[in-house]
Amino acid sequence: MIKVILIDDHPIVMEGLKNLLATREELTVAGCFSNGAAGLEAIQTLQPDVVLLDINLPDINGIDLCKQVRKNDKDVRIIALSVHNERPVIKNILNSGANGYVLKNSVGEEIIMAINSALKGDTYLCNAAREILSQIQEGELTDIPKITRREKEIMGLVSKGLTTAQIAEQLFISTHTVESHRKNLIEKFDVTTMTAVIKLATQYGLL
Amino acid sequence: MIKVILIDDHPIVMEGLKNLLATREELTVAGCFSNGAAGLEAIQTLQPDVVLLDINLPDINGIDLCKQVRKNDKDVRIIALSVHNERPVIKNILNSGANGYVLKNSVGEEIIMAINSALKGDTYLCNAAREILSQIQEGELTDIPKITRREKEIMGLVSKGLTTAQIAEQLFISTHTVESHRKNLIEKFDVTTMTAVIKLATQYGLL
DNA sequence: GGCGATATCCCTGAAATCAGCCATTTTTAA
DNA sequence: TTAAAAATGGCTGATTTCAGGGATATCGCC
Repeated sequence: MIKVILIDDHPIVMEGLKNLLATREELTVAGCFSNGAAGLEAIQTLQPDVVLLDINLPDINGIDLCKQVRKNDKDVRIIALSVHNERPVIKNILNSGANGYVLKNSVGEEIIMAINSALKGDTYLCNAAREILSQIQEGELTDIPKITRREKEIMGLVSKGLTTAQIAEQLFISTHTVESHRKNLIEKFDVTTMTAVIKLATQYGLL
Repeated sequence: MIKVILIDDHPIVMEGLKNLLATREELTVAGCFSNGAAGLEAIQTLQPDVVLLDINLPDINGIDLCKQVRKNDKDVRIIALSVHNERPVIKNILNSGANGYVLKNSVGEEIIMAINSALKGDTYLCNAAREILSQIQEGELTDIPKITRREKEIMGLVSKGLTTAQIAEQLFISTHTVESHRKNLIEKFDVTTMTAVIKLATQYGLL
């Protein structure tokens, strides 16, 4: 019997997943959790074989959750469920310890296949995700850049329309420092304006 | 017997919804559609009493779809399902002809209640949505501003990091015209920079 | 056919951003 | 504990955006 736990904050989706897994005799749902904190704890206590993890949770970012899990547990198989069809997001999640990536608009069978692949030690991608990763989009990021705490803070304030001077004042730092962060962000995202940075960060769910 | 049709591009969600509605004898699912075009057609041909409509569809924007439906059909009850918890988005959908708004993280019962309310002629909001609409956030938009085609185009190019001059060149118009559009956008969104415009537009799913 | 919305174009000056460099201190993690 | 990463601060000059005014043309819908 393969122990699966579900982490998703949408009751309707949870219902659909439970239904789907119920069609498979070899799978048993050991627990359902609607937020990251509860899910993280459950992974440690319940020791499931597989986790179906919604990437967009209310409390914790899915990518960070994957990393958290992987710190202690190298064995549990994580299947990421997400609506994000952007390559950098997909790659980032896979690099964070997930053993599979299934877009939410996939059919149920893809989830079953992802579970089976993961248990065999393979990484499963749903058709659409595989397609996205295969096509080389020029001028697009390969990965989500690593953003520091301060940089994220700066992004947030810039996105609200604050100027460099206003941000410096609010954070009690020099305008030069703020400019330095801006420049690093522009470089990390490989664009030429902060506007483009904010667009990508918002799209990727970093803000 | 109340005829319901479902429009959602996530098979798992569809499954959960079907399950939910099956628990109610007075409700019958007359059809399931995974995109806006098919759904729109079905509303005209099947003449359902209620439509459960996912706002984020691959082909058509949910708001536009509501408006489309309302052009011909004043009677059908539309329950909008969405992950958007931003007030302007919620208000906009309600103003576009929806008879109810249920966030995707709501429990199933809220959908049932939404259907019942809508059939009685009331507009139902899930608890979370009601909460969001009630709290007056200062400095936040009340509604999503009306954006013209050209303005949307400008937003797209600005968000990619193009300068006014580059945009003007690409669209074969004067830089003055581009600046004019920028200014109008900044005013419409009630902010001071295009960066803030792009943040909101991305967040609201306008790009 | 006409009205309203949309798109177009123009000017000036102040303010802000970006590109190009660099250097030091403080955290954080191995 | 020590090396790497992050945060801090600095300068100059060119480029770009923003705020404040306008005006005219064109498109779509009733």
